[in-house]
Amino acid sequence: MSEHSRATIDDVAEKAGVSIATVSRVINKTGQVSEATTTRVWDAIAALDYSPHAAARGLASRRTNTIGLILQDISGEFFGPMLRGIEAGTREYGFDLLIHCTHKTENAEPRLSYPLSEHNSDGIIIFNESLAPHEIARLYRLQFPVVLLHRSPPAGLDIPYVGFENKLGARKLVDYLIDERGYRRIAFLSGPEGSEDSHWREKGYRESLAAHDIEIDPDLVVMGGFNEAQGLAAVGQLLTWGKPFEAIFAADDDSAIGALAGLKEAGLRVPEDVALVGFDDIRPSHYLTPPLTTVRAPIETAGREAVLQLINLIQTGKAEREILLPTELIIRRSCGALT
Amino acid sequence: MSEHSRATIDDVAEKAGVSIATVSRVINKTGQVSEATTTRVWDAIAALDYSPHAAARGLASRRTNTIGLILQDISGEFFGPMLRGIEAGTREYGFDLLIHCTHKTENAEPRLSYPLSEHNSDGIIIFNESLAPHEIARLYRLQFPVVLLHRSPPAGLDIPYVGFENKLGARKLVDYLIDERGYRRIAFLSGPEGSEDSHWREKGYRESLAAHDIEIDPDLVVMGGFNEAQGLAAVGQLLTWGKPFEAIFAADDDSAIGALAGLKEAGLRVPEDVALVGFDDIRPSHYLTPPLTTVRAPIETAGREAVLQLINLIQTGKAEREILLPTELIIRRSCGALT
DNA sequence: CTAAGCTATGTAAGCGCTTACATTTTGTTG
DNA sequence: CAACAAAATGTAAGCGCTTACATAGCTTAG
Repeated sequence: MSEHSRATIDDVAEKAGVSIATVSRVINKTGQVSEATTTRVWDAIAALDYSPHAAARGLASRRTNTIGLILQDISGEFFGPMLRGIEAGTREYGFDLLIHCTHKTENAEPRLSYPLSEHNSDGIIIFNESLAPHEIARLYRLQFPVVLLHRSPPAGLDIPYVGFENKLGARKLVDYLIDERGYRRIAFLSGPEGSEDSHWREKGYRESLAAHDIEIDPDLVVMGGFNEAQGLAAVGQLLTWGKPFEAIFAADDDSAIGALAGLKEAGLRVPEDVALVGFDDIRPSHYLTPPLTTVRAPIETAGREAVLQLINLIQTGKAEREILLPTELIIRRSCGALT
Repeated sequence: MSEHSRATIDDVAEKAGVSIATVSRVINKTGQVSEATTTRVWDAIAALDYSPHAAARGLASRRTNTIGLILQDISGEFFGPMLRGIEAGTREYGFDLLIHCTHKTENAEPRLSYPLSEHNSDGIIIFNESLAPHEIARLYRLQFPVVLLHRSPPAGLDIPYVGFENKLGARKLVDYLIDERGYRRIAFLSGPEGSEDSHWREKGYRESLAAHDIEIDPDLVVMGGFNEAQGLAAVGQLLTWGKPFEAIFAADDDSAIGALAGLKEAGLRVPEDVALVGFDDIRPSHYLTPPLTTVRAPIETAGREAVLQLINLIQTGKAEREILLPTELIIRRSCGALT
């Protein structure tokens, strides 16, 4: 941490022979400054390797030009595309992006964990369950701009959110399985406890079964955990219970990949013995043997949309209350289709 | 941007009946404060929903507790694991992470693009070619803590960097292709112009051929661009030129995936007609048909290591000059192995 | 009982900017 | 060329914190 007096605005002002106000005007292009002065200031800036102190600007102007993103965990295939979308949005509007991962470590301090507070940023995007409801409520009370991504607002809070048409996507997928492929005993591999995405996908699954007069067998609904390992384990569990099933609908592709491994391990062929479908259409799904039938979720678009809404909120105070992005059925061989 | 006087430290001080210095002491646990007072202060903080203003703290304490990451682009399979590693490191040491994507848009302003400056963070990690050498030099001049990730320092600058043993990994891979599988005419799909990773992998390739007295055919070295589309195009080019080749070494798995598609399209079987290998071992590689032989690069570890070095640099002023992480040969079917 | 030594707290000077307001130049017009 | 508007620049008051330094109480030893 060797400090050596980085140049400040005062140094620049002195070198250019003007006041700091003028330097500020030149840098921010606010107010009018003669051309000659402008040039002198830029020259001084270059000569001194000057760069404004972000914290000082933020303090003085109460704007940070930064958007915060809160998430709990960087993992899975989901993350990359999502961040790409978010970054694209922030870049487009000239904002910076500050990412904060909330720790799973349980609270030690009385309070004030200020994860990424209402001061570091002009607004924040909250992904999933990364922030406790009471913290969200707090930001809401402060009237701080917030957009939720892939989670709906806690009861009573009128906060915009962006997500997928999960229920409809799942519904179409299971309808297809029943109507076109003729399966009736379809297992469901749920996501982790509390996941909204999983919740709605399961709802779509149940609705479809109900609409086809198929009774739901609770033993066919097991935890897939949105990850490969648990997806694999889930198949083991299904097999152990011995209830017959013709198809598996994994609530996300990661658990579907695990399930595929589990089925192969058990000597079952996909789709001849058991059909398999997932949700999300992450990259590997296309390359599996057999390629995975799934529902494409516009992950990147959702991220971008969240940013757009947030920036609207910051700049105009208004945003769409709810944006649910449509999904698309992707039919591949794993469900028994010829393709 | 509805403002409504968020609580400041003054409000807390008043409510708790103490001075702001005491509040500061309580929050930062610096200096001694009686238990009774501490409690009153925390209560006031809770009652007011107070959260300290990061910019103000930063200004006053000249510490940001934030590590910056500069990259040019969020894309590919590479990005997720890398960020995971970086995040793990920053979290472990209690730092925040600020990500800045440099724009590809060419310079418009005289200077002072202050991308992520020496003020927003206590130190930064520069990925790849995301920052121009003269900007790196500038930070170096300022003695600002910097660690380079997957790029070596510009000439003359003594900046720590973290990368892979690219040359050795490529060398072992090509040696294996020649010694164990008996191929001699091996094509190389390079990465984009200026990529150091690609540069060293190509070097390893050339060394291996030279060591086996195999002449290098310039027509067998084509641009794979580190992405699927260009990988596919590269195969087309190879085929058009008509020079025979028994194997393709793609400088990364993404281009290998493209190459695989290209070969299939041309009616060539892998590995029977042409063997194929990649580099990185990204997730889909395992699921390809046939599974891809490749070199596993510890992407996540590299990210984490970069953070550790940076924090060392920040806290002690010292860090390893160069860390090259070892790679591991992953043999799968695409190279003609039985597995 | 007093000086020394803690502990607990307060005072106030910035940190490096932005910005409202004041002041000085320069240009325009009748 | 006086009179006034517009342009160019300067002055200074904070923004919300941290932190050296100063100041009160209390102990405790002498």
